[in-house]
Amino acid sequence: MAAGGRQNRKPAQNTHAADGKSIQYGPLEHWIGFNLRMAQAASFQAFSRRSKDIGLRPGRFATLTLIGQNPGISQTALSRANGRDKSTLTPLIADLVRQRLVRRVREVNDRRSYGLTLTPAGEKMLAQLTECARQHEEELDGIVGRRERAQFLAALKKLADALA
Amino acid sequence: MAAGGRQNRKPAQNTHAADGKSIQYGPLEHWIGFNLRMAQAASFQAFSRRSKDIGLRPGRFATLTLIGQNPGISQTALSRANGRDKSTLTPLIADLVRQRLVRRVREVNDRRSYGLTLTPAGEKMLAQLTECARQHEEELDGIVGRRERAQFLAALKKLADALA
DNA sequence: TATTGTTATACTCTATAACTATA
DNA sequence: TATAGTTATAGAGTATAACAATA
Repeated sequence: MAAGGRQNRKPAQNTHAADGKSIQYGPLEHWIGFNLRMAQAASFQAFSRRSKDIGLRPGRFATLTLIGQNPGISQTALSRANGRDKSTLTPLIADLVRQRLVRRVREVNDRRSYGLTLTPAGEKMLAQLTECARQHEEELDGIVGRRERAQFLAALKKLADALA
Repeated sequence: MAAGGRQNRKPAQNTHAADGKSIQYGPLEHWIGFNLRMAQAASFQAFSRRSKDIGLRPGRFATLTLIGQNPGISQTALSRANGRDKSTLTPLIADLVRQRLVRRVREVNDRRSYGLTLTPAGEKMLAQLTECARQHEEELDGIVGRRERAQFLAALKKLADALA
C-alpha cells in the first residue's frame, strides 16, 4: 500500500472524550445519511484490510469487474457506468495497462475509441479480488443478518436509484 | 462551490453503453459493499445539492454538529469522534474560525489544548444545515419507506459497529 | 516521557477546460 | 459540429512524520 493512505481507524460511534465525558452525536445518531456514511467507510476499510495483500487497490476492483463483465467496453461507456468523468479514467486505465491487467485495442469501426478487455493476468487478479469480496460479503451478511439481507439490499438500491 | 468539485452525476446502475448494449454489473449488483457505496454517494450528492446555497461544504456539517453538541471539546477528542487524524482538523478548524463560526479558547487546566465552541453565527449556520438535513432525511425516509426505516438504520449501525 | 496541536509533505480521487484525432 | 480520449490544472480529503509547547 502506498505511503499516504487508507488506514482509517474505526469511526468510533461512542469513544470517550479525553476528559472522560462521552461524545454526544445529537441528531446525527438518528439520521440515515450519517449512518450510511459510517457504514460505508467501515465496510470499505474492512475490505481494504482483507484485500491489501493482493496488490491492487480496492478502488480498482469495480473497474476491473466492469471490464470483465463487458469485454470491449469503451472508456467513455465505462466512465458512465461508474458515474465518473472520462478524464478520471485515463490514468487509471494507463496504470492497469502498465500492470498488464488490461488490454486496449483500437476499434476498427470507430478509430477514436478503444475497446478494453482483461488479459489473463487481469482475469486472475479479478478472480482473487472477487474471492476476497465474496468473503467480505459473507462477513457483512453475518452482521446484517441473513434474513434481513434482501430487504437491506433493496433499500440501498432504492436509495441509489431514487436519488439519481 | 469551489472549482474542482463535487458535482458527480448519478451513478447510473443501468445506463446503456454507447453501442446500445446495456452494461452488465455482474456480482457487484448483489453485493452489500458495492450498493452501500452507491447509496452513500447518491445520498451525499443529494445533500450537497440541497445545501449548496448555504455556503458551507457538507463535509463541515458533522464537525459543526459535534462542536455544537459538545461545547468545549478539544481538537483531539473531535478528531477521534470523527475517526480522522488530528492533523486533518487543523486547517478545517482554522477555516471555521476564519469564518467566525467557531471559537477556540485555551484551556486553563491544560494549556496544550483548545476548547471549541460555536459562535452565534456558527449556531445559526448549524441550524440552517440541520434544517437542510432534516428535509434530506425526510426524502430518504420516503424512499426507504417509513415502516422499514428503523430496521434499515439498525442494520447500518450494526455494520459500522461490528466492522470497527 | 507523553500529549496537544501545527507544519511539511504526499497521495488518492475527482472535476473542468482546452486540446487532438477522428467522425 | 460532435465525440473519444488526453493533458493540464486544481481542489477536497486524508495520512504520516517531525516538531514545539506543555504536562
